[in-house]
Amino acid sequence: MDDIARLVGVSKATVSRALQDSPLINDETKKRIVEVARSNNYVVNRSAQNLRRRRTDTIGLVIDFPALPEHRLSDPFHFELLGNIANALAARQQDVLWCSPQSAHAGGFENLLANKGVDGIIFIGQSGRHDELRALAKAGVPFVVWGAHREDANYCVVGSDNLLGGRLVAQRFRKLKRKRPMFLGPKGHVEIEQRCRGFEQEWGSAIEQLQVSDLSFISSRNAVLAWLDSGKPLPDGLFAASDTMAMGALAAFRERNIEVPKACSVCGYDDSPSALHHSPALTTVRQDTRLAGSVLVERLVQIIQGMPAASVLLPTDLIDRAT
Amino acid sequence: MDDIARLVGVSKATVSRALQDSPLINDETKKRIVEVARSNNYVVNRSAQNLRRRRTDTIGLVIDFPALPEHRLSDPFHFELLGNIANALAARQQDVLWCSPQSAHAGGFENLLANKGVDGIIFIGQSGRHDELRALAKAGVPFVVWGAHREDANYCVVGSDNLLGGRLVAQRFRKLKRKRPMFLGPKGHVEIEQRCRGFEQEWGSAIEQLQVSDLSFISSRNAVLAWLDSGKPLPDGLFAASDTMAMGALAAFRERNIEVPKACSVCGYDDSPSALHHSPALTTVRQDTRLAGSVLVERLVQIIQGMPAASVLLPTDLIDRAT
DNA sequence: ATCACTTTTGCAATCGATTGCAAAGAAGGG
DNA sequence: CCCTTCTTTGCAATCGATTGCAAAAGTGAT
Repeated sequence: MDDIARLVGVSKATVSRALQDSPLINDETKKRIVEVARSNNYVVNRSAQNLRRRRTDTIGLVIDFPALPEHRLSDPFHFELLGNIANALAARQQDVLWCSPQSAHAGGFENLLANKGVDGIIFIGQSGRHDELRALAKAGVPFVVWGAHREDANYCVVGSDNLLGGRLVAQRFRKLKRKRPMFLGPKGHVEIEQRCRGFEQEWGSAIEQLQVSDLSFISSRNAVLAWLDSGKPLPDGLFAASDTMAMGALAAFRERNIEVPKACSVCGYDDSPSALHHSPALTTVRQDTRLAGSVLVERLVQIIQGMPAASVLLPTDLIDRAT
Repeated sequence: MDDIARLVGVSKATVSRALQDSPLINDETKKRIVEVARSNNYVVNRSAQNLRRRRTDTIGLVIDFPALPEHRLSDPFHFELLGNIANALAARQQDVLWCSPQSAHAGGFENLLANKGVDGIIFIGQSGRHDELRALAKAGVPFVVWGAHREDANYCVVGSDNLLGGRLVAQRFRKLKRKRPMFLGPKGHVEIEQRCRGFEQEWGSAIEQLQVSDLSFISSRNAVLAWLDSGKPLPDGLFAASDTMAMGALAAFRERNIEVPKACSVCGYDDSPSALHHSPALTTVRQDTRLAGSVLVERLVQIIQGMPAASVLLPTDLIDRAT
């Protein structure tokens, strides 16, 4: 910047202002400076700028992506969500710093901001971290969470209406005259438990649950196979916690020649692209990842600017397809 | 840092060195400093550190993720690759700054480094940007590319052996006594063209090509349907440029009651998770995204450190499944 | 020509670390 | 006890911008 200043014959301060398009600088001068800067292909040094401004225009995205086969990223839903968040941020000229929770967590999330130099954080999923997040919020760290709403959240969470999603499925099953519904999903994910709860609320009673160990296709398939082979009574409606799991269940049904949807209706969750492409096309509960991404970003920006931001419950729809 | 220094009763320089675990500092002192720093939960300011060190320990990842339905990200392969790159970088304590090409490209990629403050760049796919990349390399910007190898690349590209992949498929089709193979894929992607070329090399002659407009499931399905309905002769072996496209083709075949693999063998590319889960399980050419991620990162680190790094051709395997 | 404003520009401090070099302190040898 | 050598520590410059405040230049009215 000093060089540019010398070249144009003004001070560094003037160059800095000109490049920021400050109204303080004469248009004539400004034009000259910008021109010289460009032709010498000069760009401001981000590190210096960040230091001085005490702001990085970068937000951190914390999402699990362990090496495990069942990691979250491998679920198309999170993938879509991620892409949409990145888009929403790009539209605001913000960059995305992708932090693995492992690395991010070194020294606790409260240090993430300073550590990584980000202005705010988006957490994908709060499972198992709720208390930490509460503390973070208390410490004044700007962040938003994609996940389930809870009474005791003192932070902004954006999530789709899992209770409603579950209810919609129950309504559909009732309309289809299903008598023995079953829920397929793992324990320990608040979002997922809410889906089940929503179903039960609408259904009017507790329903059978088939537990799986993780979110993967294969675990679901295996769990369903085990159930079928155990001789336990067949459900006539299966509500899976995600599309991936629904597809695992469908694979198991196929292997045991159980007709879908005749013998058993199957409903997934997420409306991931593969749900549409699957054969038979999967009936599912849609979550709008596009909207989710933009709402998350919008809220986070608000919070960074010191404004309060309320949590948001995004609507869900039942997408009726072949299963 | 000044505060910590005062608290411990040493100079700022000593604190800085202690926190970097410099051998210059007495162990005793070091321990004391680290302790005080932690208990006051101090963390170094990244921006300042970056400025002074002239290095950010952050690399930029440039990948298209437009809002279009056919965007790359929506292909599970890129998704997997991304996750694995992120993992490999996390293992080296490096962060990932995710740049949309749109934002990254403002002012040309040559400015990306300074602009975003990254030490190096990983480009996913070089299609249509080859010349720009050549210029970048000439300008001395440290980067690696995931993509196709070309004679005229003056930069490091890591990619799997698309020619070999194509060859493997041709060998298989020959063993299956197929007579009329067809290639399904879009124009304009060097990687994809190489797959086709590899096939033809092994096959010994040019083969029929069904062009699709993009990488999506739906375009492939539609293209195949159109072909089938046009009354043109049916191929007895279909080699699709990706698993997603193969699955589109399978959907079309199913709709027209064409038996797979009896009437027509189908082979995909990538070995994405869905290929295994698909019914019928998809025969495909496997690309090892895990390996890819770590090799990309390793090369980039080398380049950043000023060492030369040769391009790498990763092996591919044919995974024989039901189609 | 003077004065009161307004518009432009520049000075210099500041953001928060890192690091070359010099100096202080400790240890060992004669 | 002095001198050399090695280990620790501190001083102060530096990385490359941004910005409050003061000064200079320009404008117009009297």
